[in-house]
Amino acid sequence: MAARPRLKDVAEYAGVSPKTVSNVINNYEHVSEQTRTVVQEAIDALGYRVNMAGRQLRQGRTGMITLAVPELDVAYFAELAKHVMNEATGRGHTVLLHQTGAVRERELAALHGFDAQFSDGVILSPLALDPRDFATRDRRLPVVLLGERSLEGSTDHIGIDNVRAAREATEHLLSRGRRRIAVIGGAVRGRQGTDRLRTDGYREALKAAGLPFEDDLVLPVDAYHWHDGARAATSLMRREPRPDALLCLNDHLALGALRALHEQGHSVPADLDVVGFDDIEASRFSVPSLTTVAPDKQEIARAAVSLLLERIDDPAATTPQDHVAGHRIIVRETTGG
Amino acid sequence: MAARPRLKDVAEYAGVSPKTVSNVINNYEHVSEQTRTVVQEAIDALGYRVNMAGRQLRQGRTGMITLAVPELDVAYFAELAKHVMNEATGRGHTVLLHQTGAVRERELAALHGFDAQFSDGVILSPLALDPRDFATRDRRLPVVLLGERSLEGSTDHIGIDNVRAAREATEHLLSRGRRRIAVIGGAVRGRQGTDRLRTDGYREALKAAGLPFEDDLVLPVDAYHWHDGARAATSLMRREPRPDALLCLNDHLALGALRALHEQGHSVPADLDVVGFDDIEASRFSVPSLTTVAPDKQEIARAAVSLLLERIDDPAATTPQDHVAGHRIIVRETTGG
DNA sequence: CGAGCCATTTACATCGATGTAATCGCCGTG
DNA sequence: CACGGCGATTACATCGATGTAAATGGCTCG
Repeated sequence: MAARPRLKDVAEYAGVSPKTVSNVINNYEHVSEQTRTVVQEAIDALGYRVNMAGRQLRQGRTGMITLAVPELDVAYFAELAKHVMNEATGRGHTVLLHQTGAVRERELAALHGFDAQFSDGVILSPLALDPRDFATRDRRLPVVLLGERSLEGSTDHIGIDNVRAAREATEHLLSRGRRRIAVIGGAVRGRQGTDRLRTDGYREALKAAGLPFEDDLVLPVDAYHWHDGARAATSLMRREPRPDALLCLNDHLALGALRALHEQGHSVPADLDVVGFDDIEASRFSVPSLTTVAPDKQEIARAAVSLLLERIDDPAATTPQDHVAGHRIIVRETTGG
Repeated sequence: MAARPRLKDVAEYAGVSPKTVSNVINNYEHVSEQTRTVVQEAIDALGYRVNMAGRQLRQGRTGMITLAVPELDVAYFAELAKHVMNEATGRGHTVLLHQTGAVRERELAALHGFDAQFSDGVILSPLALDPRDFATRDRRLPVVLLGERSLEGSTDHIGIDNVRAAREATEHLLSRGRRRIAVIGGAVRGRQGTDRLRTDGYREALKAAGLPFEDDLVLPVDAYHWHDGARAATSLMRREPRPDALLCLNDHLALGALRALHEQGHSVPADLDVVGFDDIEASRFSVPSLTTVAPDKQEIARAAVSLLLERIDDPAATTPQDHVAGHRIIVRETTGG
C-alpha cells in the first residue's frame, strides 16, 4: 500500500493483462472503449503513474534534453533557458538544466552527458572549451552548441553573427561622433571565442572609418558580471585621454560600468556613450536605459531545440548545421536614444 | 560498435562477470587491485558510462531532485536556483529545474512529480496553490515548500519571517520620517501568501507607530516584474497627497518603480524613499542603489536540500519542519544609505 | 592433511514497462 | 457449416544494472 503501484497492480485491479494497461496508457488504437474505461478507473483508483525508469530502459529514450549554461544568474542565460524550456516543453520534452560555471571540466562533462546518461541530447553554451576537446567527444550523444562557434565545424551550432553585430554597434557609436571607443570584455588574441569575434567586428568598424586600433582600449575581464564592468570602467576613466564610449560585451558589464560612471560623476550619454550586448530585461529599465545588441533569443532557443530533436531522431543525419540567428541594435538613452 | 556499451560488454572485454564490473563502478570494497585496474581499463577503452535508467530501475532512486520555481527570469529565483544546484550537486544529486509560470495547474503537476516520475523529491516555490490542493497530493513524493507557508502545516517548509521582515523595512522608512508609505505588490485580504504576510508586517509597523492604515496605499500587481513596478509607481504618484515612500515587495518591482520615478522627474531619496525585497544583484548596481530586504538565499537553499534529502532517505520521518531562514535589511542609496 | 575462514568473484533473479508475435473470439461469407 | 479476416488481448522476452546468496580459491592453524 505504501509502495507505488506498478503497471501490474493496475492490471490485476482492472482484471486485464499488464500489456493492456500499457496499451491504454500509450493510447494504442485497438483497445475497446470498455476496457479503456475500466483500466482508466483502475489507474485513478490506485493513483498510478508511469515509472519513467522502466519506460526509458525499454524505449531507450528519456524524453529529456539537457541545457548546460555557464551561470544562471547571468540574466541572458536565465532568459535563454526560459525560452528553451518553453520550446522543449511545447514539443513534449523536459529540460534538465545544468550550470557549468564556465569551468572546462564541467563543460566537458556536459559534452559527455555527465556522469548520468539521463538525457537524450545536450544544448551546450560553452565558454571554456578548447577545439581539441571536441575531438574526444562521444558521438553517440547529440550535441548542439550555442554562442561560441565550434571551430571544428563538426557540431551543430547556433549563434548570432558576432562580428557583424559588434561592427554595427561600433558604427552606431561612430555615427554619433565617438572616436575613442573602449571595449570592455574584449580580446585581441586567442581562440575565436565570442569576445574575440566581437572585438574583431569592432576593429573592422574602426578600420572602415579610418580610425586607428589601439590595443589598450581593449580591456579583458575576469567574468561578465556587473562587478567586472564597474571595475573596468573605473580603470578606463582614469586614463588620459579618456574614452568617449564604452562598448561592453554584455549588458551586465555595461550596467556595472554605468553604475561606476555615475559614482565618478561622469554623465551618460553627455560625457560618453555606453553600449551592451544581450538585451536583458534590466537594460530596458536602468537609469539611463541601455543601448544594446539584442540577439533573437527566441529564435536561438527554437533553432537549438529543433536541431537537437532532429539529431536525436536521426543521429546519423546530414552534415552539421550552422544556424545564424538574427540580432538588432536597440537604441536607448545611453546613446541618446 | 555504434551502440552504447553495456555493463556486459565491459565485463566480456575485461574477462570478468558483469557484477564485478558493477562492483568496481560502485567502489565495492572487496575487489582486488588487479581486477579493479583491468576493469577500469575496459571501461575507458569502451567509453562505457552507466545507464541511469537501469540503475534507477534497480535502485528505485534517480539521484535527481526537482526544483520548481515560477519564473527563471525573475532574478531571485535564478539566484536561488543557482544556490540550490550548488548545494545539491555537492551532495551528489542532480537538479531538474522546472518553471511553473505561477500557474496553478503546473504547480500541482510539480506536487505530483509531473508526468514524469523522474525525481526523488521536489522543492517547490508555489504562488498559485490553494491549501486544498495539498490535500490531494501524493504523499509518496517528498516535497519541500519554499516561500509561501503551507497553511496545512503538513509539509516541510522553508522561508523567512515575512511579517517581521516587512515590519522592519517599514520601521526603517518610518525612522527616516516617512509617513505615507505605499506598498507595491501588497495584498490586504486573501490567503496567507507572501504578499499578504508582508502587508501584514507593514500594517503592524504602522500601528506600532500610531499611524493609520490606508487601504488604497496598498497596490496589488499582476506580476512581480519591472514593468508592473513601473506602472504601479506611476499610478501612485498621480495621487494627492503623494506617497513619500514605496515599499515594493520584490526588487524587480522596486527597480521598475525607480525607472518610472526617474522618468517623471521624482528624485529618490530626496522626494521619496524606495525599498525592495530579495537583494538581487541588480539592486546593488542600480542608480540609485536599492535598499532591500535580503533573505539568506544560501541558507534557504541549504535547508531546502537538506530537508528534502532527509525526507527522501526516510519518508516516514518525523513531523514536518518549518525552517525560518534569516534575513537582513541592506540600506543603500534609495533610503539615504 | 583437513577444517575453517575470509576475501573475492559469480549466478541468478529482479526492478517496471513495452515491442513482438501469438492467441482469442467474433463476424461475415461462400 | 467451415473458414478467412480482423480487432482486441495476452504471453513472453527484453532493456541495463545490482542485491542476494552462493561459489570459488587461497591461506592459516590445529
